Amino acid sequence: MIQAAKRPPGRARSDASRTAILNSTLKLLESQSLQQISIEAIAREAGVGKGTIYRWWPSKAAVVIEAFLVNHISRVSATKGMGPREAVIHILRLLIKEYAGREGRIVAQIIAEGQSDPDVLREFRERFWYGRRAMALELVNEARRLGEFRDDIPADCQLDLLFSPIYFRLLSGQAPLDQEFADAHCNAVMHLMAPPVRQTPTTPKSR
Amino acid sequence: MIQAAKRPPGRARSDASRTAILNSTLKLLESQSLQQISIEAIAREAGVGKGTIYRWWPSKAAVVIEAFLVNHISRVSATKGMGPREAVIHILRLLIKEYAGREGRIVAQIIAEGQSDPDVLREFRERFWYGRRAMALELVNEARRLGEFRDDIPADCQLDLLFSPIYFRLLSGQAPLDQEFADAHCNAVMHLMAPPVRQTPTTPKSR
Amino acid sequence: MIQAAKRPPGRARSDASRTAILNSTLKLLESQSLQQISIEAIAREAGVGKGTIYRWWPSKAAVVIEAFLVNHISRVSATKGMGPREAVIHILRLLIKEYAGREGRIVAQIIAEGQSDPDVLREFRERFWYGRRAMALELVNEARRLGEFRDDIPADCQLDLLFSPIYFRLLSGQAPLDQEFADAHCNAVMHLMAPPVRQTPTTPKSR
Amino acid sequence: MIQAAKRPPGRARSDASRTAILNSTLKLLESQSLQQISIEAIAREAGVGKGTIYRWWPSKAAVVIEAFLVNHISRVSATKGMGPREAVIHILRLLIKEYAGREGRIVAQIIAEGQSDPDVLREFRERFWYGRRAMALELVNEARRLGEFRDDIPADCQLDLLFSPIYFRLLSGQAPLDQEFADAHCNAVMHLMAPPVRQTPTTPKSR
DNA sequence: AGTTAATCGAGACGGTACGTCTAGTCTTATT
DNA sequence: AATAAGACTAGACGTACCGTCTCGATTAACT
Repeated sequence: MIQAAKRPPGRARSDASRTAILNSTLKLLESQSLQQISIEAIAREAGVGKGTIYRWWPSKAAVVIEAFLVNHISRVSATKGMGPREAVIHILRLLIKEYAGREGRIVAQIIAEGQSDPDVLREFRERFWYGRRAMALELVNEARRLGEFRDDIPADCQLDLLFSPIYFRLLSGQAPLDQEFADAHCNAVMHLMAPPVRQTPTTPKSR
Repeated sequence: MIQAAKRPPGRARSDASRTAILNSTLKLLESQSLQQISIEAIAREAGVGKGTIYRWWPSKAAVVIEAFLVNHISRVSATKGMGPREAVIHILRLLIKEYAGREGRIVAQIIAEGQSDPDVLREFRERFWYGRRAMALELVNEARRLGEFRDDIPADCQLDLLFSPIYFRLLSGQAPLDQEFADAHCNAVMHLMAPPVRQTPTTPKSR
Repeated sequence: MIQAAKRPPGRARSDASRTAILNSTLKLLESQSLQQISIEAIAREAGVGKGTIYRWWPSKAAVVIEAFLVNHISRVSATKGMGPREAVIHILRLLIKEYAGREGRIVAQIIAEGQSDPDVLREFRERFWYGRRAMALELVNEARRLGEFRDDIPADCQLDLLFSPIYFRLLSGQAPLDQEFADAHCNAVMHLMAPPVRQTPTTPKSR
Repeated sequence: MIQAAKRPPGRARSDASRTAILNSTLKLLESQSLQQISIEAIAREAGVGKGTIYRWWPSKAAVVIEAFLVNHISRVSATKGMGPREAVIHILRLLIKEYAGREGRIVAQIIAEGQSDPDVLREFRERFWYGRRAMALELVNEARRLGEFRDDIPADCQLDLLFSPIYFRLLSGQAPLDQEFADAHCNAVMHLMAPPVRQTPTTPKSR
């Protein structure tokens, strides 16, 4: 007979506390950077003992990652019915819009925190980027199969070129992640990703 | 006779202290992140009063920026004699190599710190990025004039596509800034930036 | 018919737990002060839930008092066959020897704890001192009746003088409770307690 | 030439803080025990950073000792003009009265704290008891020289017998340090310390 | 045999204080 | 004036316990 997972002894974890901590963290992030926030402040805001935070998360960044992911579920939304080219464009535009606001600030804070704590960066990669990247990669591969994207460069590089400029804007503060940027960037990558014109057999391509 | 600018009264600024502060900062950065470093630690290491640091720099990030720039002068090196296309490749490879080491860690720390202090980001842009970007932009424009780079997308976007993936690797920890990446990235952007083959009017484009 | 005390329903108190708690407490007291010991540590050491301690004792000092008394029963031993004077000496020497070791440390800890918790002091008086004092008082009174002790000062004061110096050494750390002290103290009080030399009936006692 | 003690560099210690800390400590001690008081509470009450307390005192007990001693100077008062016997009585009565109030509570707290921190006890002995004991010992010796106190027992023991009962009452809570006790105790020790009547039938004792 | 009720272990909970560290400011004597 | 030194208030760090609570599991007596 199949043994059901037994609950460990002792009082069960309080879901109310967990939720309060995550919510308070997001609330505090609206007005300050992750670095400025203290665990004490989170505990105070959530009406929770500090120990409860330390018991379940290794760092405040881990709390933020979880808070971010919880509020992020199923935002990626549907791209069905679109061709892969359109789907990629759709995703890029969505990401730019998303990163222009609160979510972008949070992602930036997490990456920043990750520069002095490798665990943070690793966890964020595993819990956020891996899935997204895999999904995007699939679209790119599909587009290559259909001849919508050129396939004379590795798909990996294509992915980097599609998404990196968005992260650079997010983090460098060079220029805003606005509509204008979305248009320019999408237009540019669509031109670039398009397969080069088929050469007539008579004109050999130079280089 | 022309009056030389009069030195203000009082003891002059100690250059020994300034140098000691900048050097100690770089030394500390070798073993810890900018966030972990405290101004007290810098003062201690430099044998300097805390007040001396606060008097001349607004934040530890500002110290790091200055320390970084001082040790960075004229590293960019020569590209003369190269065509703009080669020059761009050269610069990309150089940057990747540079960012793979200590310099990259420092740049990453500064960007991270900038996520919670806009002044830091602004100062880094103005004192580091603007000049480099202008130089790179010139090369790109030259390449476009010579037909080595396509000109159907804005030069700005081209710049972003050339450099952003490097920064993404630097900051995301997805993958290392190694030789393999340098090859792949340079190869990819060269393919992408090359002008599309001229269509002969008689051959209609497929798809 | 007389109704026997009815046991209330529900699971009976675990004597194994009670014993484990008392023993663990004594064990911990061997290496640290009562103040340093935490209830958590006692529970951990005894393999017992914290609640079980709180259910049966109001404070850790109460646990210590009980642990001390349990291990103390019938140590006072026999003085039968001795005259009251010898019995008093015997008791003093015994007490000094006892307080020189583990027992002394524990008594000192309890008194110390009692300085910030009157209940502790009260309980210790009632459960430990009252009985001992009554017994000692009886001996003193017997000694007075037999003319072995002077009776020109109250018996109470005599008791204080007999025992206080021992407690002062125990608590003040001025000097150790060693054999030398035992000899000196016993000798001194025997001299002092002895009735003053009988005056010849013709000379009326002055003062 | 005699070299004056050079002040070390840096900002001088703030006497205002020192005073505030000592006063706040005494104030807090009026309503709670030393054990209940936290260093945080002292700092809060004194409007002082915690570090300032830790910088100058090793423990809260050390603060209390200093606060106690500062407020204690020259309380011992004059016994000049009295014979040693009267002086001893005077001191005993004074001590009982003193220990019946706030001072007594503080001394008790310090002794209690000392049971788990030998340094505390040692410091209290050195800074408080040694001087007092030396002074009292001198009086006793003088009394012995003058024949007011018996000299058939060691002076040390006499001292113990004079003072220990006061400390026992202070710490045991057996009975209060009231006027009645003062009378009884002083009367008793005066009887006991008086030299025993000379038993040569021919020489009547002259006081 | 089933019900009821108090016990037990475990351990999570909101709090408080610990002793350390740093922030950024201020004071002091020196240069 | 600027400097090195270092004290100052303020407050966060991560840990340890406090005393309370909530669990599921035992353990007796009482139906």
